[in-house]
Amino acid sequence: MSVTIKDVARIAGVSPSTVSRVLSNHPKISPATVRKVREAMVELGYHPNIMAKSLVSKSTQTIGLVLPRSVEEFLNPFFSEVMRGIFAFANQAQYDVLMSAANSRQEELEAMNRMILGRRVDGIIMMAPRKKDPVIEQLLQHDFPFVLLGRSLEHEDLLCVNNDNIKAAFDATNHLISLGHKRIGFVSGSPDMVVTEDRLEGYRQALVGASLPYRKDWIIGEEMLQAGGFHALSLMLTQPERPTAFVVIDDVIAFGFIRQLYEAGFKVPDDVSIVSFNNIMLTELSNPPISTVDIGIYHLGYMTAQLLIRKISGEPIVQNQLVLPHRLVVRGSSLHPRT
Amino acid sequence: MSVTIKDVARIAGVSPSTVSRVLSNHPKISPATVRKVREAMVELGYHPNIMAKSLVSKSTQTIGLVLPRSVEEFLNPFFSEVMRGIFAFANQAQYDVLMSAANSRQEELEAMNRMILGRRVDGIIMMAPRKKDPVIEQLLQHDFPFVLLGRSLEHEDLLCVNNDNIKAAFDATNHLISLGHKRIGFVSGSPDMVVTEDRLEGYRQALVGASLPYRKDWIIGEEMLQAGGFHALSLMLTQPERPTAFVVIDDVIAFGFIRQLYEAGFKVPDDVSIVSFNNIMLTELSNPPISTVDIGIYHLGYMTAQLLIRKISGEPIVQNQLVLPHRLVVRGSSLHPRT
DNA sequence: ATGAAAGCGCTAACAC
DNA sequence: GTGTTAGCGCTTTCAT
Repeated sequence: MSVTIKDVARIAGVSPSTVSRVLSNHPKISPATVRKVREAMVELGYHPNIMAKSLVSKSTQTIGLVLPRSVEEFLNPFFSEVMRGIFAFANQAQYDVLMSAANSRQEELEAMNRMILGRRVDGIIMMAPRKKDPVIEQLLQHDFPFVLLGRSLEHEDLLCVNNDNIKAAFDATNHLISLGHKRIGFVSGSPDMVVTEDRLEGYRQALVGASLPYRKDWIIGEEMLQAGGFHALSLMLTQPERPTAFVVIDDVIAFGFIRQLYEAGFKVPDDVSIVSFNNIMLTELSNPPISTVDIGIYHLGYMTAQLLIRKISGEPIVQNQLVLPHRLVVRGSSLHPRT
Repeated sequence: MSVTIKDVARIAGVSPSTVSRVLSNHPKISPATVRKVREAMVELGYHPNIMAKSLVSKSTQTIGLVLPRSVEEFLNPFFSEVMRGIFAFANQAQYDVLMSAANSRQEELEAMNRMILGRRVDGIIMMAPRKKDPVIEQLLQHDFPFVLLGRSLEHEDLLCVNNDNIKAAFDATNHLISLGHKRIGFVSGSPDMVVTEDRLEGYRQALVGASLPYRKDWIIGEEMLQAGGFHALSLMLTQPERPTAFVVIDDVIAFGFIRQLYEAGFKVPDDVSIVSFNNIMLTELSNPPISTVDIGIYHLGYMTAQLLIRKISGEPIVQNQLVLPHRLVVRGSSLHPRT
């Protein structure tokens, strides 16, 4: 049998409500009583039952995380790093994190409903939003506290924490331009993710700004990175008018891309320059080290948790949309074009 | 206001207890009533309140994950992959996962106590156990259901899921031996982790078995991989009697090590061969691709969750210690020694 | 097959 | 300051 507030009350010679008050640091309670109760709690090894507590207080001290759906996203170190940031803040604020994975859109919505309607969490962090994301619509419909890690194209007024991905891609592309590259390609990710759209746009703006060609056939989609697309890739790169540099949507994709280039006989950075995004740990250790835009992943997670917990606790929120700074980190994968 | 079992009861024209029975698929309840109740639930958009449910039933349908402490562990893709496996099973069994991070041993124990004594979880998965791990002692003391991902040196009878890491390291080392390497070093990880000890032992056994030298000064510790240890490393490698190959404790460490070798003027695999452990996704994409022992990380997580949930539900457990198979994956980082 | 009633462990008026 | 009381939403005897 587990020890309850009643047991403590009996040992301390007070009523259960007094124990409860001690627990929540109620102001007007005599120091002597506090001491007695505290002693009884230690003596019995008392720990509050969170379920009972949240049943009445309607707060769970827990935030929910809607996990990325695809294997690729889940395994991306970006995800771990952002989680580290989320946990860092949540933990410090005495919040736990409830996670529940899903293999399909349907399962995802169901898991979210379990969290929300089962009142298991006080708020939700939603990662990697897509265009017209049904999860967001659902959240909105329930009028449930949530924060976006990223941004929504459809709803501009939501709470969210994000980078200026357009500017980030603009900077990355300009880095290649300043090195002297004239023909610059783009390696894309999932086309229905908002971040993909934003980075593609920044890339486009930089090219247009420098009066350089923006060619659809230099934009490599996900599918082309699979085994089947290999042929198309090497075809493109053997043309005289091939790109001499690429902006790559993400560090992990960059890894794979560099590998493919290598197998097709192109070396980085000698034949092709690469700059990507995120600055995950391994970019520094790879060979060559990858030039990338550091978007402060950890900080992103930290601020997202902070914003959500502020919202939950009803604290005033100064700014609904947080845009965190980014910083280009130049490493060995980008060089001036070979003359 | 949220819709409760009472509301459903009123609409369906039955008593709350009947609704509860429908919810838990009680056998003796008339099909007609079931239908009425189900309809009312849909009409009102009813979802059970898990807090209330678990307050009385004493089960939370949630498993707890004790997160790795250090940044390095947390960011290791091993961790994400094992989580994928855990979620895959947990989710399918209708369990959620509660996580709570910690920055120190002390915080870690506190977080665990909150989970256990606050009755927030039904069981716990404990990862990456150390020698004489206080977390294990704590768990044991509370007599709380838990499964180890790894093994305990002190308690051989605990529920755990693991690889045969001694054999895995034995195989990895023998691979290098069969390539013709005579001088083989070892790059170690945290010395107080059980897995480090096991892999070091397998490495030793292979060397001894082949009558090759096992030299303490060829065993590179964590500290030597930091910036400060760089000098010692290059010193070792410029000796005539330098190792021509290394067994590396972990893929991520291997990445860093290869990078350091490169900066010291040694190429992999031309000058130094490398074989490591885990087979995380990026080993295949790295340059060169890394030879590594696949330990079935996802499966490891999956089986751990399965074992724990079996334990929780009181199902009979055939085997307390599960040892999952491993498989050497030979890639470009290991080659015969240069003559 | 169904309802009434008690209670899980806790909090929060409301008294005094 | 502290005790009394009434629930939070659910399950589970015990009746009928």
